[in-house]
Amino acid sequence: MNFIEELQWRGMIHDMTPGLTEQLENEMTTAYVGIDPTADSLHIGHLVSVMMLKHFQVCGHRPIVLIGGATGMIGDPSGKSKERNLLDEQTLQQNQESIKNQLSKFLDFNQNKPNGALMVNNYDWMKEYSFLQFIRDIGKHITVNYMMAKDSVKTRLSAESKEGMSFTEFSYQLVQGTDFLVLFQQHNCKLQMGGSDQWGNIITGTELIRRKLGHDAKAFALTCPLITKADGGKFGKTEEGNIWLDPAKTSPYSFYQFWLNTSDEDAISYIKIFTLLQKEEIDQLIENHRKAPHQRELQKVLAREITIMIHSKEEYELAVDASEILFGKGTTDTLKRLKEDVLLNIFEGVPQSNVSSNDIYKSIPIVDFLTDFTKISSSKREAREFLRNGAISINKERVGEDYMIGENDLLQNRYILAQRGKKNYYLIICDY
RNA sequence: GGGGAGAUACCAGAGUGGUCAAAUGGGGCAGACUGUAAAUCUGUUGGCGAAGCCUUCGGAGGUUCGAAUCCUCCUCCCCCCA
Repeated sequence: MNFIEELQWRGMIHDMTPGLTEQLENEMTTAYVGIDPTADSLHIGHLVSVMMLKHFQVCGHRPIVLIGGATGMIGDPSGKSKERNLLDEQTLQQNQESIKNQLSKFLDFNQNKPNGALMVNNYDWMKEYSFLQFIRDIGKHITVNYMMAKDSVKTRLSAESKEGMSFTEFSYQLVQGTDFLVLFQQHNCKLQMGGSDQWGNIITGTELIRRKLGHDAKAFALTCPLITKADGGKFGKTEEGNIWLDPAKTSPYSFYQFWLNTSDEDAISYIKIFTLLQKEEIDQLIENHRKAPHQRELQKVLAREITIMIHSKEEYELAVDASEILFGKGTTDTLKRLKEDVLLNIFEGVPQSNVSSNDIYKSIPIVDFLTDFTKISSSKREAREFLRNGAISINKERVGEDYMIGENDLLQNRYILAQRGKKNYYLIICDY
């Protein structure tokens, strides 16, 4: 199966420029996607682009990851991203390194192979670019009329928009177009991929290449649909914020839980996008899923595949064990029987806090326990509200407003498992 | 430079001297139902306490017994004209 067919059945193609299929058949092609180095870790919002590159490389082509050191400090006018701050060079460097590290789980950066992946940073060529040089080299070739026709710009200029647009944001497409031009010239990179919101920016790039280098210079665009949720919410966000690939930022347990909680509808599209499972297997899974959605087989496979891919088999198994205990038929009794190392392993991913043994032996009113001693609730008023609603459990047993935390609540003489609602767990460790 | 319209809680948005910790909607959180779903229904959504009190309506002053609301200055944002 070739690259386009592969993406096609996975539902990962939103739009592409004509002639791309032929181009990919004719020669090994180089393509890039851009990633903003705003943090030292990727989050799952980046995953689609990365998977596109993965498939691209698997199909024998050469992927480039462009770190948007320069573009990342501008932000495009689509409005979802605010104009950003300049990152200092050192931070940029560090972020780039950690990101590359994460990417090597997906992409083969071995330069000895003809299609070994490459990482570049547009800051490297943009930082020296003088303004005058830029408007002469680049600005000359693209008319303002052309730039204003882009949706992202049009919306911001329309009467309904309450926000004006700075010149900086307006120029964004030129800066991104320049990237494409540079990569085209330096690395023979003929394709830019990205989310469908990037279509306009990518096309400015192909246009710039054509106008500047002539009709023989042919560059292509391919976009994938933006990942959505059936309920209209934002993909990849939780209460705590982003789902990161870095286990220090999002524990493998939380990571696993995130995918496991995918809705029935979303799971069908996600399994195609985020796993490398083959078509036959996925078709089978989806069919079973439709027959018996309550088994949540699809969600389980989805969570398994991605957790193993990002973390490891071991981490995955621990996450399953933990989920089993927390959400299975686990009772206070099974909890009490857990050995200390098992308990600690399982709860590695849940938020922890420490309380001194003195306080425990003196007994702590539950309201204070929830607010002052742990961060389970942010105020006493809220704590009472939770308790009144029956949202709080200690060691799997629901407690009320008058409950006192004491030594009897300690598991293994050291631990307390607190729970807010069904899904939020906290481990409290008693210090001696 | 001129004219106009604004800035209210997480967001949108009402409120134009006391009854306002501030309508309504969305979002969030929780409960019931369930499959750790979806939909639905219910509760809740500034802080501390038992009543009550304390801090909030862009910022700083002022008028008043009393201000989100009136006045002055400042900051920011949008639209139109030059």
